Amino acid sequence: MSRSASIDRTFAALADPARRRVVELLGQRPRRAGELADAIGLAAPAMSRHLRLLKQCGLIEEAHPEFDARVRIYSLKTGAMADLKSWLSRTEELWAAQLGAFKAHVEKKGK
Amino acid sequence: MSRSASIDRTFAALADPARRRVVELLGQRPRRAGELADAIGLAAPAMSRHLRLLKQCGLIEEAHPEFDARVRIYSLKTGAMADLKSWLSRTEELWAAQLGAFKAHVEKKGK
DNA sequence: TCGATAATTAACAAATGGGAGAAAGATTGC
DNA sequence: GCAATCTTTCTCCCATTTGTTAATTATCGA
Repeated sequence: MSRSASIDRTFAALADPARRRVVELLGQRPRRAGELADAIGLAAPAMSRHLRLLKQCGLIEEAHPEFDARVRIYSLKTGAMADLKSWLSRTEELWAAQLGAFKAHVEKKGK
Repeated sequence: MSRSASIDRTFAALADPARRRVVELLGQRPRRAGELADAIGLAAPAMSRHLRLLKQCGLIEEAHPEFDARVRIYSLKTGAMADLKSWLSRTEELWAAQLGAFKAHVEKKGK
C-alpha cells in the first residue's frame, strides 16, 4: 500500500529539470533506468537517485521485467499529480473568489 | 510587461513549505510583508527573500499603498499557476493515452 | 529635525542537493 | 565458474539555499 507522499516532496521532486524530463519521457512510455540516464545525459548513479526520489514521492513506479531481472523498468503512476493539481486549483480558485469580493467592496465604497 | 518565468523556477518556488504557505495566505487576501513574516514565524529578512523569489517567478506581485509608502503589499497574481497546471495536465493526459494504447497492444498480442 | 517604523540588502554559518567515480549486488550467457 | 551487463549504494566535492544578525534605505509623525 502506497502512502500518499507529501505534497512537499512532490513539488520538490518536480522542481528539478532532470526529474521533470524523466517524467516527460515516462509519459511517452515506460523505460529502463539506463535508457533514461542516456537520454538525459547523466551518469547511472545520478539517475538512480533521481528515480528513487521520484518513486518515494509516488510519481513513478518500478518493475522488474521477467525477461531480465537485472533491469528496472520505470513507469509513470497514474493520478500521481492529482494532489498537486488540486492544490493549485484550490489556491487559484480561492483567490479568484476573493478578487471578486474585493472588487465588489471597492465599487461599493467608491459610490 | 512581465516575462513569463520559467516553469523551473516556479516549481522550485512552490517546493518550499514556507513559500507555499505564503501563497495560501495571499490566496485569502493581499497582505503586508511583516504580516506574512509574523504569520509564518520567520524573521523579516528571510520573508523578504521568499517574497522576492515568488515575485521573480511571477506568482505574486508587490504594491506600495498610498497611505504609507513604507509598507509593501503583496498579492497573488491571477493565472500565475496556469503553466504548472498545464504541464501537469499535459503529462498526465499523454500518459493516460499511452496507457490505453499499451493495453490495446497487449490484448491484441494476447489473442 | 529626530526618533520610530517597515522593509530590504549585506555578510556569514549551517544545511541541503546534485554530480562524478569507485565499489558492491544481482543476473545473464557462455 | 567467470566475464560482462544493469543498476544501486557509498564517498567525496562543489554550488545553492536558508536562516540569523547587523547595517541600510525610505518614510512617517511629532
